[in-house]
Amino acid sequence: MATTGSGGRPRTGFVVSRPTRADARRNFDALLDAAREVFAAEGAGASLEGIARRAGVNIATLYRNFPTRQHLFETVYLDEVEALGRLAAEPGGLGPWDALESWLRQFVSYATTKKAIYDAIAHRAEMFATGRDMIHAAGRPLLERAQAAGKARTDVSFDDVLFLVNGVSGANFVQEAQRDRVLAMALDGIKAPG
Amino acid sequence: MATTGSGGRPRTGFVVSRPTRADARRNFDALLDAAREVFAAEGAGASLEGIARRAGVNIATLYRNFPTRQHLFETVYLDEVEALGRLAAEPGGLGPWDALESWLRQFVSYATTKKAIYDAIAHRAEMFATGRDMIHAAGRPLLERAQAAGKARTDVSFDDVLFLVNGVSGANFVQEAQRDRVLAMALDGIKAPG
DNA sequence: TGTCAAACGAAGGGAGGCCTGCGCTAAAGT
DNA sequence: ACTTTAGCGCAGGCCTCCCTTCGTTTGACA
Repeated sequence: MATTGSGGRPRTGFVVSRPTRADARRNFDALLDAAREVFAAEGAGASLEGIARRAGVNIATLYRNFPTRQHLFETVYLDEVEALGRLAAEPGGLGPWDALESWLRQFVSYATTKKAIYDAIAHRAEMFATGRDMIHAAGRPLLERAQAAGKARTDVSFDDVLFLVNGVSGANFVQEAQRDRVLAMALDGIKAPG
Repeated sequence: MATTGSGGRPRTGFVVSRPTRADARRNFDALLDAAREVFAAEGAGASLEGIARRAGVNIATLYRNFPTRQHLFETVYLDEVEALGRLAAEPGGLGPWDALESWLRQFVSYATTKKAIYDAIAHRAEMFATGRDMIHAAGRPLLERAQAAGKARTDVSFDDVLFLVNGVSGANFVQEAQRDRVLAMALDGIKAPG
């Protein structure tokens, strides 16, 4: 299911609008969902025909909705990032460090198996500028608050923290427990010394 | 240049032997070098014809030396791991922690841009068993020594440490300085608390 | 219910990758 | 220098993917 609800899609860059007719909207959502799964499984270079097949839709319908691979990829990506932003917007009165840790944990669990997001942040291509901004807007204040409170080391930037945690999320772990152990190490590395 | 010298290639799994005739050996090495570069740049799914082109050799010659993609990939991969093992085999009388840190830093700098190694360890496919064993043989004693000396945390396995450091090496950093900062965080996370 | 524009799928041309058969070339050994 | 044969590239069959055209279907709205 596409994570974007009935609302519009106000964006910069390639803008793709959700169709109004029922069948078209159904296919649009099916394509978005299929693309999310296939991109996650095979990376950003996956076959568009495969995505259309998985969505149960003709390749022509894919092209009608998303004129280029870029359009499709950006739409999926921004959808993902928006969902991550919503998740992060619930601090719930936690302390400086706990709020940061909680958000980073959500980031990892959400971004796991989503290699596209990983690559996106790493490559810093133009098309990801919006997504990066949204992630920064969500997480950076948390780091700065923890740093101000002396709970997080001050010799690193939010970008650095993201890289470290992102690296953890990029790995394909065999068991959940291992991800937890590795993430715990990463978090200890982010903590203020002493 | 292929890192494997004139010696044989005693291995498990898919065994590919270096040809004896001069022209064949030349092409074999050129293919191995091209494959290393192309796999590093485009991932394990890169075009074999592209590799042959880069090696200045016909696609048929590639197939003659490496009957399947697996053969080619495994040969490149094991070559890489062997080189890493050689690099790691120079402890030079360092203390428990410094020896571990030094090896991990070498691991990162060597594995950078070598996504294939990253994926290899992550996926744990059968064909990488040998490579993983070699890496473990090289690095695990260093971790255990550091743990025994109370310098490294004891609630993680060597695998965990590798995952964390490997995640760092997988990212495409903009500047070297950032890699250092991120790696420093990871290392602090591996250190024993207090 | 009827009209009509929007949306659909089938089909196909072009490009490139995978893999193989075959006749030629040139390295190795005498 | 000559013979042998391992090794070579060419060329082509098959497949998948990208992207477009075109006639048909179907949802929206009066």
